[in-house]
Amino acid sequence: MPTDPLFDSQQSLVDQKKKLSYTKILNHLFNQGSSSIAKLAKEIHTSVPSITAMLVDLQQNGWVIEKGAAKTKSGRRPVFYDINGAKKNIFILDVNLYQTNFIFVNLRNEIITKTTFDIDLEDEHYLKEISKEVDQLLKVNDLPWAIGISAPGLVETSSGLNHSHLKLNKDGKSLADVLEKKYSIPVFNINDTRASLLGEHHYGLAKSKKNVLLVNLDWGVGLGILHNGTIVEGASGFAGELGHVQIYPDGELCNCGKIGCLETVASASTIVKKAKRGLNNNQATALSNVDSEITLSEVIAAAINGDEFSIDIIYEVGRELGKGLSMAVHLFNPETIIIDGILKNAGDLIVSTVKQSINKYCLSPFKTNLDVVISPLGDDAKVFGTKSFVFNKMMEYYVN
Amino acid sequence: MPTDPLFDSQQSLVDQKKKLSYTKILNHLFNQGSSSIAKLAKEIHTSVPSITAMLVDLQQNGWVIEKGAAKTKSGRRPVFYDINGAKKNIFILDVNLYQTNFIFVNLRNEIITKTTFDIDLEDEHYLKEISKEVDQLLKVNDLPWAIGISAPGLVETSSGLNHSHLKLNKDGKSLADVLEKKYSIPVFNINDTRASLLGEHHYGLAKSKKNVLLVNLDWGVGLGILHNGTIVEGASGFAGELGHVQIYPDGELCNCGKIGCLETVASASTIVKKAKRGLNNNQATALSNVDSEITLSEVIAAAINGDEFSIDIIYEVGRELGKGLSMAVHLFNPETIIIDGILKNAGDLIVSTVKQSINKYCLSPFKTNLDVVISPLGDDAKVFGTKSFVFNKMMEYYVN
DNA sequence: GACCTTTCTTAAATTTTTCATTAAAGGCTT
DNA sequence: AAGCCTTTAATGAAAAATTTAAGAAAGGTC
Repeated sequence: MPTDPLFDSQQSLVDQKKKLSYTKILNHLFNQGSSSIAKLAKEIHTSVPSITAMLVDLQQNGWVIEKGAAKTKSGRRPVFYDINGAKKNIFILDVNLYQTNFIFVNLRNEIITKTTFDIDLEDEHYLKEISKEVDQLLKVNDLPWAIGISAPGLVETSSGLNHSHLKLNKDGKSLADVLEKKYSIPVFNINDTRASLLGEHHYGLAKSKKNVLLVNLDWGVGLGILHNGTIVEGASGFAGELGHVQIYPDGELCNCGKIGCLETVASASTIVKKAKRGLNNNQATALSNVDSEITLSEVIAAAINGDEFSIDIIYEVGRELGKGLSMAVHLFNPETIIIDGILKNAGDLIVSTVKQSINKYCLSPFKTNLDVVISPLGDDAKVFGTKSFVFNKMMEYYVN
Repeated sequence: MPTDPLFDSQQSLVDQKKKLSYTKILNHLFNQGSSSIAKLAKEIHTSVPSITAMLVDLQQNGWVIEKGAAKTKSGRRPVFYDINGAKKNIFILDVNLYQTNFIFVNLRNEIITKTTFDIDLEDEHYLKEISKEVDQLLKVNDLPWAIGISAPGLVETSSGLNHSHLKLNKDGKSLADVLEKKYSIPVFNINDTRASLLGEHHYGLAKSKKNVLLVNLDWGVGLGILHNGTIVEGASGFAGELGHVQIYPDGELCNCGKIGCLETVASASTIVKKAKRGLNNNQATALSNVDSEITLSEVIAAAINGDEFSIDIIYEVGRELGKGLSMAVHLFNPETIIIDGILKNAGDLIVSTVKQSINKYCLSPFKTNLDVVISPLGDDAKVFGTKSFVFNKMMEYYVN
């Protein structure tokens, strides 16, 4: 759909190969940052004069900009080139349970505008309200290159349909389909947890790692899986559903209809539930001083301030999560586990407990080189991950 | 180590690219079978005259043979080319718990010789005995191109060390290291379950599938994972350890030291144990007629012949396995599950129960397009899979 | 300022693609 | 059944693109 003189050539073999080389250069600059002609030539397996010629093309078309000479130990200083961040904007719909964010971001992670819209994902008029807002924003801003939708739940790869949050679909069509048709801009779907993992992979803790798990510990439990540097999607796009793995054969009934799911013992909801139950039983806790109904952040804050009752609640959730994660560790053998989602605010209280639990439930070869860490990027990971996802899809789109 | 005039060229850019094209052609012929010049040109993204010239080289060096003209609907009939199966032999050590097989196989899955050697993997002199046999076989047969070792247990990718069966290592070095040094032939390790999955992927049920699980239901429980057409190895090579995932928090003690592992309720050992226990309790079963100690194959045979007691044992194992598998299904969202290992002999008795169990424990989007099937290739899958693995490693080796 | 190291440019050498032509096969028509 | 037409495959020479290799440019060090 989006035309670009550089990529809209005839389909001769030479043109095909040149397009492939262009995308290789752009991918390299996008993912590995700025580079010199000599370095690119080595990476792309192409001669220096060819790279030079292609960089001229890319510069003329505004894809690439010169960054001046870099310092080196000896010899002539190479001129560095970088992707032109301002060349394209990507419009991101960051869909959450209780609010949806609209973000315009450019190729170099610079956020142009961010609008927050409070709306419940289960709202009857969700799609209508969102469409209105998108309409408005696309009128005011420059037309984006592509649109990315990051949403929770089971998103089917082929159709884009969300199987968990049905209000995101309309008459058997996905929100992505609707937007794509309306604005003639490519739209891509990604599950929110996977987007965060991709963000961490490109800009955060998983930068040089190839086998990583990211747990999204929120009102539910999602898992993002990085295998050999690629995100695991599964046959239909549903991979990483850790929340409904059975942990207790005779546990509580989960709202999915099954029994003893991980979500029933390890999620934000569990924490609030347990805190309320304890207060009703008049347990000794700093939380008794709170007047209104107890919220998650209050429990976490109390725990961080040393309230034993709250700490115990978080410990228990950490233990259960660790137990669930140890299954994933046995199946994937990751080198790092990143903890993300609201509960990452509990910091080391949760990390140390998860570690302990993994040590208990995993066979020893699996835990010798295993790190458990808190996501450092926070919410940005999701936005930047979605952006990277969209960029890569657009590059595929160009070469095919 | 192994020299080949076609691949031992100088390292100019043109040579590098040519080597890459050679391996692309060979890979295509190896994996997708024979092909025509026109088809190869399309696949490899290279012009017809270039492919023609390269095929001449490959033929002169014995890598490729002409297969004559193929039938087509209309137009001139294309000449087909195929990989020359006889060009290279691969020597495979198929390591099992109670016997090790030595197999010479060529590139087209033709088995040249197969020697079976009865030895316990825990035997004190395992390595010495095996070395003697390998020595003998390598003297008698033509020197192979490469060696592949398929073995059960946790095999570390970087070192080749087997963490489950320590008799396979010697003074901190792996069997692969020892052989490689001694014979100056490249040696590659692969876990047995993954080898079977690779075999099924290339020649069996997973041929056109990209997301597949293969359970090796044997004395233990192994899992092979195919993600997007590639085998999941994990950070250290330990991925797919389904046997020691906890199924029952207050179950039996497993020999790994943990409690309620899947292996304690779903494996060949469980079946024998249950059969014996039932016989001691004088349950009504056709097995009472057996004089000697009950073996696995007798229980399976009795079940197939309709013995209710034996059927119930198998059903129970199938149910537990299905429960364990449903965790893997939630994490990977596969399109097919292949059942392999000794217990596949129970046929539909086990398949139908596993299916039932998955239906019970999995969320519905995960099971709508999910097949559960018995491995059709049997033991050959492992050998052919190891061979494919070795071939691909050797091709990587040539281009780098 | 001579010398070393690495980057970058230029023109010749080489390789690869393109395109026109020939080859081969099968079906249809008369 | 011979001849014509359509379709696809393969070849070879001209054209185009890419690499190679030599040297210029740029910076640093002794």
